[in-house]
Amino acid sequence: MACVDPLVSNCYPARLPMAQAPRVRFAPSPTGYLHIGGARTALFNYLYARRFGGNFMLRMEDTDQERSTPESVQAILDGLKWLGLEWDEGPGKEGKYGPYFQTQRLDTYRTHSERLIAEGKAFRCYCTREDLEARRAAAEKEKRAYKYEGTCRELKAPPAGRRVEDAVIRFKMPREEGTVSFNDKVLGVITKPYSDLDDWVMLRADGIPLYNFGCVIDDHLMDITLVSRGQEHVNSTFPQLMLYQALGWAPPEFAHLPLILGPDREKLSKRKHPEADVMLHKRNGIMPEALLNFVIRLGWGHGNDEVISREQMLEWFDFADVGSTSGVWNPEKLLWLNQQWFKLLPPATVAERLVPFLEAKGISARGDARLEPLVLALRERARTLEEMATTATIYFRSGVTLDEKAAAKHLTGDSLKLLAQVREQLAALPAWSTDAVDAVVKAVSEQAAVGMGKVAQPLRVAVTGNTTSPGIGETLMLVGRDEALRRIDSALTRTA
RNA sequence: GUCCCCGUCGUCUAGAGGCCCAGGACGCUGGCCUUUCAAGCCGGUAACACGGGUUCGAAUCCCGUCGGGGACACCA
Repeated sequence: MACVDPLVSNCYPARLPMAQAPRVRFAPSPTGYLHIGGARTALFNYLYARRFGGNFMLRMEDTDQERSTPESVQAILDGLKWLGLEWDEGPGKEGKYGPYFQTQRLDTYRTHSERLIAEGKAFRCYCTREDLEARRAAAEKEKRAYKYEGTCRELKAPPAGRRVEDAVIRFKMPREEGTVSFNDKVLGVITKPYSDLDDWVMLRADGIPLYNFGCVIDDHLMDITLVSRGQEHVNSTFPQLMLYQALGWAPPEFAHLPLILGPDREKLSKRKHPEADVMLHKRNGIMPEALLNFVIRLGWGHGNDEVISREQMLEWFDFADVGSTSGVWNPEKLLWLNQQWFKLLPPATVAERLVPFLEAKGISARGDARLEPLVLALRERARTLEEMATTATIYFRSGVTLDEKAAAKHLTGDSLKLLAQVREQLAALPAWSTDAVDAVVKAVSEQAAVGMGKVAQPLRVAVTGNTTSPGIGETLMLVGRDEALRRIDSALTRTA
């Protein structure tokens, strides 16, 4: 879409983009685990590309020498894969736009920066970090915003004692009056006067680009048609736009996504907010369907729809429906969604995902025929796989620990007599099934002329150790005949 | 401090001038169901930040105030 205000000059995109398949990218910096905000950015880009028949690319912005690590690259790749956000091009999927690691593209950056210097649109700056730091501190002291003064702007040769190799390269911001604008797909037209911008550093002395530079060069060379990233980047798009202009390149479209906030209303950060870690949720037993569902609702909506499948996301998503207000992380809703997905996914799928959680508790249940019925019984009362595994524990171990309070309430006097009767009829059952067990409970309570609870609760406590479990017939089925009878016997003898 | 963005129930949101004395969802809560716990179903609680305009009419448009967040690096 062209800028809505014809009076705004220098506004991008200057003309309607051609009808072409979108090329979008997710460009994280590998300085830690996959961040939940990054995951959402990846999701939006992924959905957009898929929905409109485009291409979703992954690029590693590993130019922070101090913090980038191979482990982080792997962590991000793993996180995206776990979420099912497969990229069409990028690490592991080489294409004609590679390499996809910025540190492997240094020659490209050098070439373009040299060209800009030759054209008088960039210059070498010999100021030392210490110098700059002191100037910045001074500005701060006087409570004014620091802007690079232009010290080396017109230098033709290095000053005494400095060498060309020591210089960083700065972008030469136009000195005349003017403004840059762009029409953001979610925010609308945003404008900034030149006077707010300064001669920013594009390239370090060692040839490693800074964000604003590497990003623009790559996005253009990789034919990116739309850049979607977090709102923390809106201010950096102005210097980037100036670069596109200096290079004579048409900028892509932009869509800046609302931020995800922590409980303290501040941007979700790795430092302060553990929930920012995508894989933490995996470890906690949240499923990717639920996490994606939760995260897409932060900033995007489709009428009153809450539980949304990937197919529906693919059918409905568009940046036009992305809101512009930041959203607060709501763990309760995530948990609710996870349970909704327990009930939507095939039991076999949930069972498969439950296995590792059981294994972590020393239970190897792979291939166990009770897994699916177990999921069916437990999905109504668990919100995470971890929680499900914890309650599933009693169906796999032999014997059970009786909860003191439960036993004191349900395993005494008359209750024990009823339990003995139940035990007898249970043992005589020709076939062990949910219905048969339920029938026994019903028969015993009718014979004794008491409510079913009088019979079911003691039995439940004897078999599970506690007062809560799925339906009594279901519970005994899951425990199994022999084990159930053993537990009842041990409850019976306990107080005898 | 400067610049940028934002401002509907506690939270996520629907809402593109009359359909809204504002709808849905999570949470909380009352009830039903019931052998327990859940789940489910029915009901309740609770919001257009404030002040000015524009208009026959504003949650929706404009201005201001206040509030929140973000950015101000040889991080990304």
